[in-house]
Order: sequence, then C-alpha cells, then structure tokens
Amino acid sequence: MKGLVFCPPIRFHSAGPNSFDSAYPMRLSRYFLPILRDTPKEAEIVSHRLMLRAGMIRQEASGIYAFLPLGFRVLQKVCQIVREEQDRAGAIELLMPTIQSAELWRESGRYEAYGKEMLRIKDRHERDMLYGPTNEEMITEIFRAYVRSYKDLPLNLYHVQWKFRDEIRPRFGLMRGREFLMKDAYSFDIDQEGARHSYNKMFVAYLRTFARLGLKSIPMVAETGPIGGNLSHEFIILADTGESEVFCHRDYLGFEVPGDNVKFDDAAELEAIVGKWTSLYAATSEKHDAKAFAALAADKQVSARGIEVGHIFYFGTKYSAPMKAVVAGPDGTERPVHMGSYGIGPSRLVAAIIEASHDEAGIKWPEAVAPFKVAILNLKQGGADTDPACEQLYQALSAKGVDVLYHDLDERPGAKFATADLIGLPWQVLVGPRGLAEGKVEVKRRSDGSRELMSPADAIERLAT
RNA sequence: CGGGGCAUAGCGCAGUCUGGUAGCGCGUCUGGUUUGGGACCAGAAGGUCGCAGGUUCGAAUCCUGCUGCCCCGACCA
Repeated sequence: MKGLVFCPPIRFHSAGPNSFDSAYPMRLSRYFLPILRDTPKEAEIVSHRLMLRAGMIRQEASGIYAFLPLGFRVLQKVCQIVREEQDRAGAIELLMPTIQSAELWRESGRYEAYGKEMLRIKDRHERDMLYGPTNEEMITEIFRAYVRSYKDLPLNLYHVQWKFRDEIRPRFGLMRGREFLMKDAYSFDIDQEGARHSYNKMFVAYLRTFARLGLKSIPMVAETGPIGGNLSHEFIILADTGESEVFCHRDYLGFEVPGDNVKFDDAAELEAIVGKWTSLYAATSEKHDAKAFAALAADKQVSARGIEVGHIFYFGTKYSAPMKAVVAGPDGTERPVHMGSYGIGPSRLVAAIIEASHDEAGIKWPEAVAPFKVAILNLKQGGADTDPACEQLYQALSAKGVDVLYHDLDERPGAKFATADLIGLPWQVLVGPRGLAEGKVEVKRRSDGSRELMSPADAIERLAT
C-alpha cells in the first residue's frame, strides 16, 4: 500500500510442482490487510464472517466480491493446485472470454432454456450477448473449428475464468455468489468408452485436488441439472455448516486418495479407482435413498452436512450433435464427439476450506493454501533485542523460500495474537523479551495451538522444511 | 419471485414513536506513558442521516415514490 518493497516474482502456473518455492514475504507495515474487529452484520455464516474480518474480500454488490490481497493469495494458491492436477491428468489450459454471443447459445437451444439465471446484455449494436454462466457452447465451437479426425482425440481443454449466474438469491458470501471463479474442463472423445476414460481421469484428478487442498471429498451421485447428461458426480466435502444434507458410508472417510504416480493413461487402473470410490453408498438429499442407506450397518452410516466443491458430467453428444462438432472415425465416417464437462469453483473452495477449518479465534489454513506459511510476531516492537531477532528471522526465512508475514506494527502483543489467529497462518513465531532472554523464540502451530520454545536457528530449520 | 427486516462516521450501534439541524463504542490521526492474549491519558479529524419529491417556520424523525442490502422459502460450481 505504501509502495513495493520489491517486485515479487510473477508466478505462472504450469512451472512444475516447485513453482511456489520462490519467497514472497511481506511486512505487515507495507501490506494492505484491512482487519475488522467487529463482524459486519450482513455476514451470517462463518466463512463469510471470517473472510470479511480477515480483510480477504469486499462485497461490491449482492453476490459480487473483490478479492483483497490476502484473499487473492489464497485464491491463487487454490488455482495453482487445481491447475497442477488438471495438467497432470492431461488437460490443457486455454482461456475463453467472459462475454459470449447469444448466437452460439441459440445453436444449442440453451439460450431460451437457460432462464433468468443467465445475465443477458446487449452491445451498442443491439446484438444479444451474455455473460457466460458456463462454456460448453463456446468450447464446442472452438473444437469444431479445428478438429476433424479421431487421431486428434482424446482432448481435454480447460480454463479458469469468472462466471456469472444471476442467482435468485445470492447468499453466504463466496459460497453462493453470482460472480464466481470456475475451473471448467471439457473432454472430447470419439466414443462413449473413450469418454468414460476421460471422465475417470477427471474423477481421479478431483480426488487428488481436494486432498491437496486439505479437504476430504466424497464423490456422490448427482443430478445433472441444465448441463444435461446421464453420468454425473458431485464432490462433496463434509462441514457442519454445509448447505446440503448428505448421506454416505463411513468407510469413504478412510479411503486412500490416489498418489501422484497414478497412470492416467491406464484406463483399467483408473476404472478400478473410480469403481472403488463409487462402490459404497453416497448421496445428497436430492438423490437420497433412505432404504439403501438404512441397510448399512448402523456404525457405517454417516449423515452430515456437505458443501459441493466440484461437479463432473458426461453428456455425450448433447452439444456436439446440434452444433455439428463431428470427427471422422477410423472408418472414415463422421460422427459427433462425445463430451463431458468438469467444474471446480476455486472461489467457493476458499470459503469451503474455511468452513471446514476454523475455530472461535479465526481461520486455520491448511498449509497448501495458506496466504503465508509463517507469521513473525514481534511482541515488543522497537525493542533492542526483539527487533533484530525478528529481522534476522524474516530475512533467513525469506531467503529459504518461506512465505512469511512479519507483523512489525507497533501494537500490543494481545492485538498481534488476535490478528495472527484471525488470519490463520499455519505457524506463528512469537519473539518477545521474555524468551529472548534465554535465547529462545516460541513457535506456535495454529492448527492445534501447540507451542514450543526453541532457538531462532532451530525455528528457521523447523519452518523451512 | 413471495414473506420479513435494515439503510445514521471506516465497523458496530443509539436517536425516528413524541419534528428544533446528530451522538456513543471501536477504529483513524497527534503527543506522551506502555508492551507475552485486542493498554492508558490528553487532544483532534471524520457524517449532503441511501436517493428524489412533498408537508412544515424548521425533517434523520412525518408522507409519497425509488434504490441498495440482509434474512426465510423454491434454483445452483
């Protein structure tokens, strides 16, 4: 806010798994972190409350939010993980526009079908345009413009872009906004069998993505809604404050998530994984079968609340047929491609992660998405011993590539503790005169509140790994 | 879209019934004392009371219209 200390490295995704190793440290005195002490009255659910209080977001209109620096960092980290797992599964990133022409949607028949949820606008020439609620039509248009042969398949294209759905009633902050960020992927295959494999790739990628975000997700049989199709799963995470009622077999909670050695091109291997993850009962209230659920052993029945964080569909030729996205098969005859689409809402995920991980004092970020890994709290700003000790920690951790936020404001210790707990960085290093007198700092873990006294050198060692 | 509610300083609120030109707490700024769980003292800044009309000598307050936002329900990543 008061000028950049240095230019942080621009971080393109797809730079490989270590692309986040570059340090991006910050001193609070130079940062823009508008913490609120009181909860704005409009915020009802905990994630909304905490995001406003922690200075992560600001509402600009009903269901429309600006991401402030702290919130933006989390959003970027979520997107980064989403992208890495999409890339790993063989999807290819591109970027489509937010504004679309109504023409495309008339081709698929959805311009009329979509209803008032679609934000319709006119340009200066009175042409019908719309702010995209999804991109099946557009990706199909792109596909049909270039792809003619089965030899170019399978293909999975994805992008991460803002979407707009004019919800009847936006609520719960980012959880049900009208504008939201979405990763949507679209797969193209020559036949249903290929499409099934593509579907399974995304299924496994989703399991991995949510696990890396620190979430336990459970795939559940789902309604297909306006996207259409007949094969669909919602990925649900359990959280007390979740919007929907869900029912599942307890064993899902202990299932092992596929490792990063999964061979995505091995159809049989993926089919086995997906088979396992769909073998037990799991359904949202819309698809709930009370009898089937009751048949489970009592100690295996989990009835809980959940948040939908991802949704995958196979819908065959629903768009390719009317829009004439056809490819020639080995026999030379043309046929419409089989498609699927696969969505994840990163902006909703930010809220969902908070719903799943917080306490009375504030957020508890999983390390993978924390806006910073470490907070250094100088408990006596201006102290002859605390200032240099903090400075050294800050420099050393930065040099080792640790995202660190140095709380260097002239505030009382209590206020710093409250701020640190609120913004929920995984680690706090408490540097005060009391500890330094014995050559120690205190390392506190936010997730369980545990603390440990150690030398600054040990603290650096501990936090840099 | 139906039902309820709110709109006064950055945030949380009082004042509206009973009209007389705006107040409290937190935050912000200045100076000082403080410093291991949201410190204290002194001083200061900050508001066309959501907007537009109307009634009145006079409107945050009464009347009319509009807008925005929140909550409950049906829809959704």
